[in-house]
Amino acid sequence: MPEQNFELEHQKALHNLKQNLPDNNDLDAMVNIFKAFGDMTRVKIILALAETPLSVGEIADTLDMSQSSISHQLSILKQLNLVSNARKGRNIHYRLSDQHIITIFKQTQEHIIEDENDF
Amino acid sequence: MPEQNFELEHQKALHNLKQNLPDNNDLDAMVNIFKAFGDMTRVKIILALAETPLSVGEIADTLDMSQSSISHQLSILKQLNLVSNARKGRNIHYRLSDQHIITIFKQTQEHIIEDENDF
DNA sequence: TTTATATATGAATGATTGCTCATATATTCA
DNA sequence: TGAATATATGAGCAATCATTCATATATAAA
Repeated sequence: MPEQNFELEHQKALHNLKQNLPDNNDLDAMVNIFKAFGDMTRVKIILALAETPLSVGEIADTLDMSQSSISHQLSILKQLNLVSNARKGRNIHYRLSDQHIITIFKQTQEHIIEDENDF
Repeated sequence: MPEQNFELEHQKALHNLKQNLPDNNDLDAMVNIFKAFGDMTRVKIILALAETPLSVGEIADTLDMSQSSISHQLSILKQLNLVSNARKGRNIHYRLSDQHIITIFKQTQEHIIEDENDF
């Protein structure tokens, strides 16, 4: 295939890209979930909840962080439907609302490991 | 199984959690990648590069953003080994350095869609 | 070599964010 | 009911961040 055809294909692809720009609204949900995953505290909360449901106090104790801080982060995760909660006695127990989250985490970690092998 | 055994299991799990806290360094790489994915501009750049390699100017033009802004964001993506670049004539072409990225994106989008069906 | 084009980069700025502190709310226990 | 415990929440603050603006660097074209 001559060089020109690559260029032609590229021009077509470029033109298509401009036309089919993904809608902001569609991407927003994804970006917000990645934002939630882009914080060490929230990642640790999620990994802890992957093992077992936990109360706010248990999470704070496990991560050695303040109750307030954990509560704030949990409210962010809850708004994104990443965790759900239910009162049990005087505690409130949080759990992952979707086991898929862990799949994404594991996949990402695998890709990081594969990436490291390139060096 | 009596109620007490659930409680006992939970106590064990909690104890294990505290012992086996994941190392910050191990998680850092993952958190940084999610941070990179947690920005609309960078997500759009990645989705565009998923279609075809592009020069900085082409990306800026496609996303209707300034050359400087795109260049800054590309340098972040490059530092994380998410994209690579190569000069071609007077342009510099960027490409995804790892097709796995798209797998993660697609997976996340699927999970969002599944989530929406719950309502 | 001079000029034009493409990209990179440092400083400045406004916006977002994660934590703390103080306090409100809600449930249990005495 | 009143005290104690668990969680939520608003305000304030320091840190991070995405963009812009001005400018530096590097290649190509004249």
